[in-house]
Amino acid sequence: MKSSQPVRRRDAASTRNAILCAARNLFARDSYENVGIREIASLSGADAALVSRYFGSKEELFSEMLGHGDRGADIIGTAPEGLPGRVADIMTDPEDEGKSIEDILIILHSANSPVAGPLVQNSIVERFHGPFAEAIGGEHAMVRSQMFGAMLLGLSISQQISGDLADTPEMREKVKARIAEIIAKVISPL
Amino acid sequence: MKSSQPVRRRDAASTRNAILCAARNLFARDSYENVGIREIASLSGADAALVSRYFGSKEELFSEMLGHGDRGADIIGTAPEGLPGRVADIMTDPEDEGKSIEDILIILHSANSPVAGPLVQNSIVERFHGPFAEAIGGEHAMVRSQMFGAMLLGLSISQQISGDLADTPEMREKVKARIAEIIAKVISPL
DNA sequence: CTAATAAGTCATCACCTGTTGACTTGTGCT
DNA sequence: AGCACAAGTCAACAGGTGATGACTTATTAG
Repeated sequence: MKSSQPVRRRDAASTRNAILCAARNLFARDSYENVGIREIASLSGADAALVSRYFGSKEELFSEMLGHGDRGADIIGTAPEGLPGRVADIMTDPEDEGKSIEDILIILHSANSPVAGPLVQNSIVERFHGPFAEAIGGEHAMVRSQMFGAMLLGLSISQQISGDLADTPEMREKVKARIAEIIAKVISPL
Repeated sequence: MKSSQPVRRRDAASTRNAILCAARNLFARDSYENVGIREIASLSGADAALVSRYFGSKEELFSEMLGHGDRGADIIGTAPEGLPGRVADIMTDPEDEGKSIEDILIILHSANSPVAGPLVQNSIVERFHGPFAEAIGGEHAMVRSQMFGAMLLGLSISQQISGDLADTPEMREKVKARIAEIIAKVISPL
C-alpha cells in the first residue's frame, strides 16, 4: 500500500507535486527569469531549499513542469472540422483567466529565455506540433501546424497586451466568427 | 553653433545616442530583465555609470528607447491594398535577421515584463494601433488592428521558436501566398 | 596658458538570486 | 518506548544586478 494513513503531514511525493503545481501556476503568469524559487516555494507551502533539493535546479524543475501538463490535448484532441469553432471559443472566452490556455501562456512567457527557451521549444515540437500535424494530416502538415501555433500565440499575446478584443457580446460574436474563419484557412490544405 | 570642431572624442549627445542604439539592439534580442546595463554600456562603448547618469534608470532608458525607433512606419505607411503582400514579404524574408521587425521583437520579448510590459503596451497603442487603425479605416478598425497585430506577433514568435516556416524556395512562395491571404482576411471589414 | 566645467571612470553599495550544507523535527518499524 | 531515516528548516554563500558618489581627464572659454 502506498499510505496506511490517509493524512500525512510529511509526504515527499505530495510536496513534490505541490511544488510542481505552484511552479506551473507561476510560470504561466511570468517568465522563467521573473519567477523565483522562493516564490514557488512560498506558493506551494514548502521551503525554498526543498525545491532545489527535489529537482536539482530551477532549470530541471522547469523542464519537469513542462511535461506535467495535460492541457493542449484539448486542441489536439478536437477533430479538424471542429477546430476553428473550438479555438474561437477558447480565445474569446472572457471568463477564462488563462486556465485553458495555461500551456500557451507558459510558452509565451519563456519561449525567448536563454535558459528556458530551448526547453520550451523542444516541448512544443514533441508535445504539440508532432501530434497536431498528425491529427490534421494532409500535405505540409508540419508547416500548417506551425502557422496554427502562430495564430494561437499571437491571439494570446495580443490579449495579454491589449486585453480582450471585444467588449460587447455582439462584438464578441463577430470576433469569434472571424477567428474561426481564419483558423479554418490556416489549417486548410496548402 | 553646436560644434565648431567636426570631431569630438567626448560628446555627450552622440554617446547618449550610442547607448540608445545599443539598448535597442539588445532589447530586440532579449527581454528587459535579461539585458544588463553593463551589457548595453559595453556594446555602446560607454561606461555603465553613464547609462544610469544619462537616463536616470534602466526603466527610463527603456522608455526613451521605445520612442526612438522609426520602423513600424513601414507597415503603417503601406496602403491597405498592398499590406498583405508587404507583410508576407517581411515575414518570409530569410535574410532578415530581425532588422525590419526589430520593433516586433522588442514587443515580443518585453511585453510581459512586470516593469517594461506596461511601457510596451502604451507604446503599442499610441504608436501602432492608433495610426494603423486610422490607416485601414472602416468599422471596428481598432479591433481589426489588434487582430492584425496578433498575426504579426504570432508569426514572429513562431519564427523565433521553430525557425523559418519554409525551407525551400517553392515552399516559401506557398507560405508567402497563404500569409497574404490570411492578412487580407484579418484586416477586411468586419 | 590656464582655470572651469563638462564628460567619462572607478570602486563600491545594497539587494536579490539560486544553491548548499548543517541542523532539527516528525514518522514508521521493531 | 526508542531508534533510524526520511522530511523539512535555517542560515549562509558566491555571483550578479542596478544604482551612486567621489575621482580623473579632456575640452573649451577667457
